[in-house]
Amino acid sequence: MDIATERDGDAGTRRRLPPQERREQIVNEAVRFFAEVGLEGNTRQLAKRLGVTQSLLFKYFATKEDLLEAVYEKVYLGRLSSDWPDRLTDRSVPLRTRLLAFYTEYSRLIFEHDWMRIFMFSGLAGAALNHRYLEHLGDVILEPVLAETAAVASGTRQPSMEDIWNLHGGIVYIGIRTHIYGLPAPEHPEEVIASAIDKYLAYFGVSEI
Amino acid sequence: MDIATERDGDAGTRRRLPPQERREQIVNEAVRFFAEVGLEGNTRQLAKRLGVTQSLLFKYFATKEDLLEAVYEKVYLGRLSSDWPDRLTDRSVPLRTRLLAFYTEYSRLIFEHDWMRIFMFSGLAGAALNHRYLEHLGDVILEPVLAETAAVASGTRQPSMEDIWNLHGGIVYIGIRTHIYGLPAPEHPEEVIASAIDKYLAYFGVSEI
DNA sequence: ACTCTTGTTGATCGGATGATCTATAAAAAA
DNA sequence: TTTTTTATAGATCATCCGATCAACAAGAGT
Repeated sequence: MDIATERDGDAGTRRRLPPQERREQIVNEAVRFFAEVGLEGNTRQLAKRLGVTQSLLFKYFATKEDLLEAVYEKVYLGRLSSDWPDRLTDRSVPLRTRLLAFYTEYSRLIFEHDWMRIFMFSGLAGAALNHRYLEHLGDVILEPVLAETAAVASGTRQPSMEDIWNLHGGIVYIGIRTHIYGLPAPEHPEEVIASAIDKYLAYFGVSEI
Repeated sequence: MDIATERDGDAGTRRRLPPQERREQIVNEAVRFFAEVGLEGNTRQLAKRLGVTQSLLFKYFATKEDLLEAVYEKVYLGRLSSDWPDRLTDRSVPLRTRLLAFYTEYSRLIFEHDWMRIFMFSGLAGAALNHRYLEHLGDVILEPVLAETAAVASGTRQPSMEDIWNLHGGIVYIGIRTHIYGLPAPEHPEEVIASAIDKYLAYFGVSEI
């Protein structure tokens, strides 16, 4: 066999990293890797990207499933855990402003290649974290939006949860189009989002200052 | 209903089918199979579902990739090839009626477990057919909808392609929610769709009879 | 310099997977 | 019936994949 098979870059030197650092390095690359090739991507290829042997991965994660759990955690965490519930229900601010703030901020967080794809991959695989995320989203975002809209809705029409899902889906679909289907992204997502929100608010007769 | 799929059951009997019939049987089951487990599902498991040996699959399809192509074709074909462009541009009918007709019919076609999942799987895999489908959708559906809306839009606001994508995405997202994420389906999708269309039309000042 | 800890490698195992090949038997043709 | 055709089964190959393990070496402490 070939002895001096140098891999990309690292020139065969055996760099010894502190466990925590190495673990983080592995997870970071794993996120990118699995987002690209899918959750069935193999560990040898991932190890090659890291410039490390495949067996090393199993020193940090007992099984591939464990590694995927770490990937989920890394990707899912912090994406929905801020102060949005409070800000969304702060009635000293016009609802339009609140929605606009939330969705521009949220879209900046989720309209991202790795997140979008891992979310979709794990959703298709029926991952538990996926369901938990969506439940959480319903509780801390969509339900409040429904209540806030109902509070300021004029006219006969009252919003239902389906209307909120429609607003949400229409916006999220921008990310799906670009990162899952690989279609060109809109030039100004903020404007598209604003338009979606205005359409939504107008339909329920919300006209604020 | 579907008792035709007998798993492992009759191992002794060797049923000899006409090639065309057997091929169709394989593709049909392959659609269900790959929609469930993903495109990386293995041929042995599929063969077991069919009550057939794995080697038989390779008499009908030279490679697994060929089988997947057949699955794509089966799933994609006929889902967008009717007379919709004509009906969508028939100005003797109110635009609302046209949009309602299209999306209720279209949603009945695509809000289906196998289609939704295979479309998503193939999209993530970057399948060529997926891109072609979306391009075709843009040409024969979304573009006409944009033109038709622009024709009847009153007021200063004029629709852009992004607005059409937003309408479309909001509706398609219903199917994504239910079949990809496994969330409960809305009880009356037609009403949700109608609401989305009304919201869309109202925003561009379209008020017909 | 020397020892000790442990991060890292390389070789390997058991099983799974796509694909191939040959023998068999079911249906059609004679 | 007998013969012919070919759909199907069964065994097998080459490779890949997750996971294990003994041996090596980089860095810290002395």
